[in-house]
Amino acid sequence: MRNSAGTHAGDEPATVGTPPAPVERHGYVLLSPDDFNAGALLGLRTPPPNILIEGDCLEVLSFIESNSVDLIFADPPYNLQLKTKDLRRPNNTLVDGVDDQWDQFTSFEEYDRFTERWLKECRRILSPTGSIWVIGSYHNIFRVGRLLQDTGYWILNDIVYAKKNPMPHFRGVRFTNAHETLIWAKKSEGARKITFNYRALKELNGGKQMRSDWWDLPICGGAERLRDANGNKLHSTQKPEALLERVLLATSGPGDLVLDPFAGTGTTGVVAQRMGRRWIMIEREAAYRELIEGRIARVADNGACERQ
Amino acid sequence: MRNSAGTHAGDEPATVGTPPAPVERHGYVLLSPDDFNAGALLGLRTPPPNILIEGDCLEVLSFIESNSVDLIFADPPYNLQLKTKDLRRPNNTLVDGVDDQWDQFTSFEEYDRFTERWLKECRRILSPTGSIWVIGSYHNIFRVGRLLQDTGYWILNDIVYAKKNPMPHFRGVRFTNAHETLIWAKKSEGARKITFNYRALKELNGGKQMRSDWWDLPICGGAERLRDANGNKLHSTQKPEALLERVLLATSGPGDLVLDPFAGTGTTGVVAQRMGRRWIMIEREAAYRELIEGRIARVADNGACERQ
DNA sequence: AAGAGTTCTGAATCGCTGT
DNA sequence: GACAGCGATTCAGAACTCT
Repeated sequence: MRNSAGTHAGDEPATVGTPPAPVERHGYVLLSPDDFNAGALLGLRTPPPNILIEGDCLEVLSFIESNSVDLIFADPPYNLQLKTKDLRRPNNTLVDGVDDQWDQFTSFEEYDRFTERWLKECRRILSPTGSIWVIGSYHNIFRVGRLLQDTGYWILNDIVYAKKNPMPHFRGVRFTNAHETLIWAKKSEGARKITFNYRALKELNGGKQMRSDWWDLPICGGAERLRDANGNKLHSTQKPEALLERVLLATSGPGDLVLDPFAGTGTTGVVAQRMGRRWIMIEREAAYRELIEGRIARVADNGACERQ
Repeated sequence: MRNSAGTHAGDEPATVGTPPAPVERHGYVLLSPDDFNAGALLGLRTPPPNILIEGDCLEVLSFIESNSVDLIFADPPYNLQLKTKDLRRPNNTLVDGVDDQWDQFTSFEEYDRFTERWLKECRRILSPTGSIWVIGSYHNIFRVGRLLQDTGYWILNDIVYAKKNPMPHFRGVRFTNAHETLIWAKKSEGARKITFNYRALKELNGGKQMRSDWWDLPICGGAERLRDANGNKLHSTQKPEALLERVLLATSGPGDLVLDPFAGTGTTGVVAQRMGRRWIMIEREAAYRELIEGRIARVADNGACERQ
């Protein structure tokens, strides 16, 4: 489970009271599980470096200070339950479906228990003026939304992420599944002064009248999509940066602290870095963390160039 | 609670074994609670008249034969906690007491109990090749969707329906909420041969398969919207006929039996009547049933004219 | 070099019938 | 219930090949 780079600060045992020197990368630090007891995740209201954390989100979240995070973007497992093993297109080519181990749950009950736990931890660390976004599909979003309500969040909107170029339906037995749903919620019904930059979002659309609850965006592809030398996607569900740009523009400000508990390919941090937000990303898989480090490094380099 | 027209068959006490003669209207019958024990809701597979039923849906549904309904369209209370406006009959008399019955729930738990009960009854009476549609907003749809899954339905799609144009007066604290969500589900995961007119939908969509992300339909307004003499809406959530036309076109065939447990203004039955589907509608409020009777009569008259 | 034509792929709960 | 055979089924965008 340890990052193969083997350069984590946690490789040296942490000493109580004397936090290990963080491993500085391109403007962020790497934390491993051994660092948590050293108070590395306290004092987040004063600007620390950006942080990429190795570990399971449930464990890591428990170490983060209460009320310390301004915005949470969560792209949890969708609990897709693919019943057909081989889905083929009409031309008989095979569809590369999402069958990753991290998306496997034995039942709705197990998925609910997992969801409730991370939602509760996120609610604890969320600032009273902050908000949370969760993205999902019909497979999981109803369970997520119900648990958001039951754990005390207050839903502000549901937003439709309409995919301009979704995969078609190949059997003619359903409608083309062409969208995902984002739920935007605040910490409690009584929470006030939630960060929301309506004007900025309006400008993003070129001043045109926008259906603000319907975001028509392309899926993540082209040069943005991370692929290996053979052209295979490196992550099943990489989100487009344009989606995170809207989220961060709408519901965070410069210098705000943005958390992504299921970082994946790190789109949240990449966009946060570019937009001048501080970020914390949690990712369990070493392979995905390596992708994140590469993306962040490229953004930091480009940023340096742009500032010249 | 009794319809002020006072013409229900149930006004005479039912005699066991000798069903009261149904009150024939324009091609349908009115049933009151006293009729249920007479077996009036059995034998639905052989074409009976269309039926408008007085009563609470939970009570009425329990009398309907299992596996007897081909399609269910449900527009349940949204749990909006709205201030209910005065309800008036076509003759402009005020209907009182609606705010106690309509959309008031004291908690999510109470709403869930209600939802689970009618979903279970609907599932029992649904044909194995049939399907159910439920429409809602972010206030209730996550609870409905989760309970659909937990009661054994299998979700086929979620559909985004453009409810209305964005609100002109925007306070700038949330995104404009301009859509509702429909969930389309079948009776069980293993259900086969679900009625779905893929070709017709594809044709309707300009030759490309119908997508789930945005059904941009005409607003329910103008001549279609039911209003009193002062121009006030007679029902706060009247659904456009175009929406039901698409639903019935997609997931039912001629002669199929369509059920709406929360009939409201009766859009489901009006469209079903026009499209040659048989229908059962349940409505608790006498004032709404009067609206339904007026609409159905107009459709039947138009149909008679067209047939000449 | 520009444009036309071809190939590939994407969060997917994606059949029916007879033996 | 498992399995084989048959048959019906796709859209947009990017990358690539060919002329």
